[in-house]
Amino acid sequence: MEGGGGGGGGGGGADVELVCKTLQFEHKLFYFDLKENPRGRYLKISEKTAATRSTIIVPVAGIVWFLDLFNYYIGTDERDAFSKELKLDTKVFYFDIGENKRGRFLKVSEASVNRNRSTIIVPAGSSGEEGWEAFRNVLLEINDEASRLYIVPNQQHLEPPERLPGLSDDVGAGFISGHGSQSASGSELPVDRLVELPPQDEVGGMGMSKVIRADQKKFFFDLGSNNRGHFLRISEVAGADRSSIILPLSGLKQFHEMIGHFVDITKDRLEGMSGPNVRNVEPAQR
DNA sequence: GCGGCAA
Repeated sequence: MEGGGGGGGGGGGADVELVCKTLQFEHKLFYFDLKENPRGRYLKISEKTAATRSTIIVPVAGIVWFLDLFNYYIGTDERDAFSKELKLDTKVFYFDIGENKRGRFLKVSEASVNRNRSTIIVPAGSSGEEGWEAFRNVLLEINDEASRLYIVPNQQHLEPPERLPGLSDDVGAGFISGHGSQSASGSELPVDRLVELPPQDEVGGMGMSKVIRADQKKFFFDLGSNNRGHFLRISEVAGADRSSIILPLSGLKQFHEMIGHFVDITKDRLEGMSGPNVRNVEPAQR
């Protein structure tokens, strides 16, 4: 039970709930819990009926993809709607439309290496696709609130860093068409313009710009987000030249560890050779 | 008063 309790006794334990929402539709109750643990943030979506409960875990960077895909199924005529698969990290999410005597539904199932496949089923609703729209709207709210969580309380009025064109394609995973048979005329997935998405590039609103210097260079660190998720941009500025790398936050920890590795193996060079074989010797008297 | 999925 997710309820609102606080933390918890049972399994899983230390994860912090950042945003909790529920959606009741027909006789199902969907729980949306944006949670955080040392490995990062994720959205847990549970479907609960009287008899069953089923949960999928979506990495934060996947929320916008879920938004796009729900919009795709909302906006695509039934006979043109393909099944889709969305790859995120090590997981694959499968989106399929189904229909039975109860009506149409969208089946979203998660396949990950360790766990068994788990599935939630979102009814389209009786008069159109209002179930999917309601679900989509909750995702929108969560995505919105999730991006606000990066704002620090006492924002200083920092100079926004210069904007860089064309960041958006560099971040995030892609999804590919699933097992649809005919690959129709270029009308694949109009992912990027299905709905009013949050600003393409919110860099600068975050109040978290940092700068370091090394030799003659400056490096700017800026958090940003676009429709693919959150990222850290590291820009090197030397004279009039600037270049950047865009690092999805999902890779930040690895990046940190990698830097740490090189700090370790180059430490001796920086601090003067020392170690088991070479030791520092007091400077000769002079 | 639902009920799908998929093991």
